[in-house]
Amino acid sequence: MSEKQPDTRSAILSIARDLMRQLGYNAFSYADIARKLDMKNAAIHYHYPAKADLLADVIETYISEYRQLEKQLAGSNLDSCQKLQQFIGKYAQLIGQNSICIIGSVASDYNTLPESVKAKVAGLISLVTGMVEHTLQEGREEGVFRFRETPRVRALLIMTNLAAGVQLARITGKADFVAIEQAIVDQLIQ
Amino acid sequence: MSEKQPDTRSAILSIARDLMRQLGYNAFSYADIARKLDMKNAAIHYHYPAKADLLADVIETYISEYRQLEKQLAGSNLDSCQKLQQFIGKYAQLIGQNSICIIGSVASDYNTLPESVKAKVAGLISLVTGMVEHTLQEGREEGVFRFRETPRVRALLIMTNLAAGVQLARITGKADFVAIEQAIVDQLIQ
DNA sequence: TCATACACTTACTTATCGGTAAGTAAGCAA
DNA sequence: TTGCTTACTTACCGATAAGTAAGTGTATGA
Repeated sequence: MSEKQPDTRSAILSIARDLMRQLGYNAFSYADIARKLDMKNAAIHYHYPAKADLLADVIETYISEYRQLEKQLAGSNLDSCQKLQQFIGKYAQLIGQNSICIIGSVASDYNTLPESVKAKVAGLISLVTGMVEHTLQEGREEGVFRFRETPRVRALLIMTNLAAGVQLARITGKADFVAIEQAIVDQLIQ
Repeated sequence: MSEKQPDTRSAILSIARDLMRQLGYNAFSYADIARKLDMKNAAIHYHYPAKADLLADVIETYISEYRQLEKQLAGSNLDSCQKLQQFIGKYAQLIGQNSICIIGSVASDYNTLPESVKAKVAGLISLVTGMVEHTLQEGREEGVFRFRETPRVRALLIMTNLAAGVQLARITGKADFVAIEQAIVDQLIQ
């Protein structure tokens, strides 16, 4: 399967990210990661001494990726609707991977997360909420979007549609998520 | 399924239900339940031989409770909006309890649930979705509700708002859930 | 009164968890 | 060549997980 890994640490991180979305924080172990890399348990501890450290890196990586996306979108000539659809597309990708989004994963496990990462989780959520909120406000000013709520509340509505949408889709099927996706955009551009 | 056992069995069930919503399936143990009842681990196994049996009973109990609510609402003289608000109210209760809804709990843990209960989970979700869908359709026919989507899609939108709404509210605070709650109704009766 | 069924406890098993200590082969820098 | 670092392995730790077998006290009904 996997040959010699040039960078074990990033391989661990990538596997941890997948496991977080497929199983959740409490349902994967260092042994799962070690097995996939054909290494020993302790090798994972070498790179991430505690499981909380690994989770922290997963969250921080998402934060920096979203910040990067934010800048990328800001520097693009996409209209607000296209920006939103780019965001929605990230969720649509999860469907085929038997995965939920990282926010839904950490939010549902929140009570059992190490205290040291809870603040980072809140930071990630506030970052993403802010991005959606900003895109909505921008779209409204451009006349592309129309909605009654404040941008923030509308952002919450959309994010909850997406986060729980991928959760439900694992059980009831992809079609439900597609319908949700469609409805989100239709409501905005009505 | 449930025999006439005195209190212990139903006490176990009640605690399991709370733990499912507060921590999720993978993050609570028989020891947690035993501790709360001041009993030994094995006493829980006496009533529920395997953890899957306990989860199955939790799900089945929710199914029968929702069926009961369905009948109760059908036999009432509440209008559709009041019926919906009764449903929303069940979610609002969770906020003060540091809990998420059972559907969000099992949906996010779905990949790690025992195979034997996955079908029951799907049944619960389809039951609840059907109830919301029916209330929406009824409300539209009565002229109380107005919406563009099919009742099923609108039901999915509302359920995802609520399920992920309580998940987020544990992190960002109660106010966000209240805003979501308000927006759901406002959108329908606009 | 006696058997028996119930609701536990005691005492265990096996497996896995996150985590640590010590050792080692390979590479690199002086 | 020596000394140090990196990236692991081997071998373990105590704790906890789900689960089981066997025994115990108590209430009940024949």
